Amino acid sequence: MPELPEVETVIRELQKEILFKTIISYSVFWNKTFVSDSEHKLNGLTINNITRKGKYIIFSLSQSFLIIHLRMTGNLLISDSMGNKKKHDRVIFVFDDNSQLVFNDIRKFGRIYHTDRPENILSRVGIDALDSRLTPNLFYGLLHKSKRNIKAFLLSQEYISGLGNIYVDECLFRAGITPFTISANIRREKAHALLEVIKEILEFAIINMGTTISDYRDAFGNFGSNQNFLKVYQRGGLPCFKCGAPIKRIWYAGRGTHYCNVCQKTF
DNA sequence: CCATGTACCTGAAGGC
DNA sequence: TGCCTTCAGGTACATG
Repeated sequence: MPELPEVETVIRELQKEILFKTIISYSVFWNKTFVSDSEHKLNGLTINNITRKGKYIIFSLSQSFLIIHLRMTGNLLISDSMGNKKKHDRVIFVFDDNSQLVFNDIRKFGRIYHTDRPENILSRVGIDALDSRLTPNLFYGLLHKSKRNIKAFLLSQEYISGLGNIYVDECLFRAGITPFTISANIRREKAHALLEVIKEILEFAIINMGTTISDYRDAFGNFGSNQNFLKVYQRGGLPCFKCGAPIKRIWYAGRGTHYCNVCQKTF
């Protein structure tokens, strides 16, 4: 579910709502969701900063860190009342002003790590797709380190992080590149253009508060609206917006994959 | 190194 | 209604 724009939307809201609050208690309703290797007790710690790398949300606490991954169906929801546990609530944090942060996750794939060493998790994650340090030259260099197809390259979080299945298909469509193109075969100009497309599409999706296909909600429980602007994702069989040919939907790189075999070229 | 399959989970949707 | 299959925004791990 949530990819970079959805995670960014959530952390911007959390920054406004829960920064500098202190955790006074928390409850775990599904043990696999909450993993701790920290020396510190969570109760009594204050949230001093909220950032993200790719799809990982990072709470810097007065001591230790919480690293949160929403995976497919996780939602972080701010709740100002002492509401009771709802269906699929996996972890609830209670703050010193009695407000709460609820981690609700239908499929139980999401994870919250309490750790003193966030680098153990984050060092394997590549540079964030919207990081200003991700220059065209750096992107070109990363592409040429890999012989994978470009769809798998972008889905893998180890080169650049933040893109998932929806935005990979959208970016490759806009850039006119088939998912089958080998990363290292993309020439410099095309690579620069692809990076520009990636940044544009992600930034536009953030303006739209993310894409809600089924389960994604922001921290206030609201839908995003970027699903109204998708050009290929979930449009299998429908006419391409550029050329009218039917959009292909196949299984590729382990995921449902949408593309136009007229507008998108293999390099 | 790369591609593919499976596991982790629940629920919605479609076929019969 | 109900039963079965397929699919879903992600990632880790095993196997060729």
